[in-house]
Amino acid sequence: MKNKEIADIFYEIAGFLEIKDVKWKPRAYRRAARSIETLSEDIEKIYREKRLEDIEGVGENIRDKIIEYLETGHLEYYEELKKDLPVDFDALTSIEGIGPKTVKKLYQELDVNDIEDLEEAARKGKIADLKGFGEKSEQNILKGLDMAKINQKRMLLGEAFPLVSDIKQRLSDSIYFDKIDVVGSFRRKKPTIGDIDILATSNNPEKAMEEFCNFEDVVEVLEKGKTKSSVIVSDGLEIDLRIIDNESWGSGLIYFTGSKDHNINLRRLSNRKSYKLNEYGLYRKEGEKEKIASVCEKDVYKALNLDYIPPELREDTGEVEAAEGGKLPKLVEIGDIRGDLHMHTNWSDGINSIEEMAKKAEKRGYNYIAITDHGPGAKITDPPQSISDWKKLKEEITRINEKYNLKVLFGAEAEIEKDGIDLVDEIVDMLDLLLVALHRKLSNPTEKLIDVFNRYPVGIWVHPLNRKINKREPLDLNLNKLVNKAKKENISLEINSQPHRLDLPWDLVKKHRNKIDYVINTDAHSVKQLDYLKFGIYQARRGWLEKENILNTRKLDNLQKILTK
DNA sequence: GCCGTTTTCGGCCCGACTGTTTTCAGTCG
Ligand SMILES: Nc1nc2c(ncn2[C@H]2C[C@H](O)[C@@H](COP(=O)(O)OP(=O)(O)OP(=O)(O)O)O2)c(=O)[nH]1
Ligand SMILES: [Mg+2]
Ligand SMILES: [Mg+2]
Ligand SMILES: [Zn+2]
Repeated sequence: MKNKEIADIFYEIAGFLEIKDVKWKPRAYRRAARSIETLSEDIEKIYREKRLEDIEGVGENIRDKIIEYLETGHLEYYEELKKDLPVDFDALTSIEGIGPKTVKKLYQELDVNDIEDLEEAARKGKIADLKGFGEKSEQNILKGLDMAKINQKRMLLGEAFPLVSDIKQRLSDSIYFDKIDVVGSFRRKKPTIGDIDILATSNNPEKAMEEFCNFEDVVEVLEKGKTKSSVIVSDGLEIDLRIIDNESWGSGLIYFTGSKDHNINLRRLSNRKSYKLNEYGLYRKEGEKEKIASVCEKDVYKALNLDYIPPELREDTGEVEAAEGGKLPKLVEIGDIRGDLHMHTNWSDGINSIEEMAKKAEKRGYNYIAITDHGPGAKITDPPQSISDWKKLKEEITRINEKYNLKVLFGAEAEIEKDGIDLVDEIVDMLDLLLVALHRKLSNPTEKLIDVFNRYPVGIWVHPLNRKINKREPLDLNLNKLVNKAKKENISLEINSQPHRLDLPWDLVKKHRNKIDYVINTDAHSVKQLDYLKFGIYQARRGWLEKENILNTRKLDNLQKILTK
């Protein structure tokens, strides 16, 4: 798939054009790049079917550039720009405080092409001498370079939770803060978050900002003002705080929750209706310019003739248009889930017993769970191996079933291997539910999966792309083909709730939601991890899922199609 | 360069903070 490749070229072109101070084209190229990046099909397929211009933001010009690149592997326009401006735009502008204008100036005046050049120029004190720059700008660049070195990857949503509650606690302990909400990508429940964004009201904004910037773990204050401050705390994590009047709370929430593209879309819509939308409110543009709405989010959306859009949907993937037409989904909620169909115990690599898991599941109010320990092919120390091991496991599950007020299904997480799965038929025949997973690199994985779907009574295909966020890329599978096959064989796809997995990813969940049923599972390896369910729910919501799209919102009687018998 | 419940031409989101400036451009959210 060349989607990413082409998107990256267009992003780079946008950068070059921005340096050249070309108006509006950067915006056009970025828009096209974003569409191509988030495309749910192969751009070469779209090209073959002559549908390139159907892509949002792709017109005649960009269409021709895509064609040129696909046909020749080369894009003259891009090569020319690169020759003209041989700078690493992405790397340079990733330094805090450096944008296109600075890149241009540093290239023209000091021949800075990349980070190394930048560092050298700053260390030698050359930047401070430039017109429009000074001692401080140079120091800031040096600081930015240092930050970029420690600055790690985006943090997992799951890792952010404890940090967020700690920060919230500290702010609410302060006498200067009133309302406090964590917004940005955290509120939208993106799988990873770039920073922590906080919206607050205060009885004394200046004192509040003072206190915030002097928290003990603050290592650097990036900016500090009456309404907005940014700090870096340990590990290079950035925290942005915005303080706003109570009466602007709703519009402030919309602004700071984002996403950026959602905001722009709402603001465009406002303009078309002769309104102006900013973080302070929605205003009429003409006459008295009076305020129409601002106190709560619902008011603002309503004034724009939109249904309330839940934060998880605010990614500009069609939610504004859906909200105009009353076509937003009624999103699944955590209380809709009746059982968890993927968990491990100390019979394989889990740390708790079957009984402990059942007890906790009962406490959570589940009607059913499935114990799904690994088969002998798993790369763990002591999986159940022999048929007699699995018989004992079954007996234990039967015993637990008599003790607790929920149905404990006997399942297994089978490994997909070179030929079939790691469980013999005699074991498969004992099971109530068969999960299959890919954990290894196999040749032709799509074909292997289809073969397994054909040969075994598979119920759920778990963590389908076997990704580990920030660590392992998702598998490159023919998902269209697999979804169609899964549907035919009554196989459901998992949304795995482990914070480092969140797999199937939400954008693909959204794409296939009308073709296949999903199951949201925790894949818990301990009692505690049964509470990971919320992370799976968030991703399902980001994927526009309703209760009806998810099998484990149903009663056990209605799960027949994925059970082995 | 793209696009159209106002449009095929003329818009394209809007505002806070900083540094270097003597009035604002650049960067970022
Ligand atoms: N209107 C408008 N709002 C913006 C813009 N940039 C950012 N915002 C708003 C929407 C964002 O969700 C919010 C927080 O900005 P962030 O840079 O922290 O982005 P966000 O939290 O969405 O993603 P992140 O995980 O931090 O990368 O500020 C912009 O250019 N225009
Ligand atoms: Mg953020
Ligand atoms: Mg931020
Ligand atoms: Zn598992």
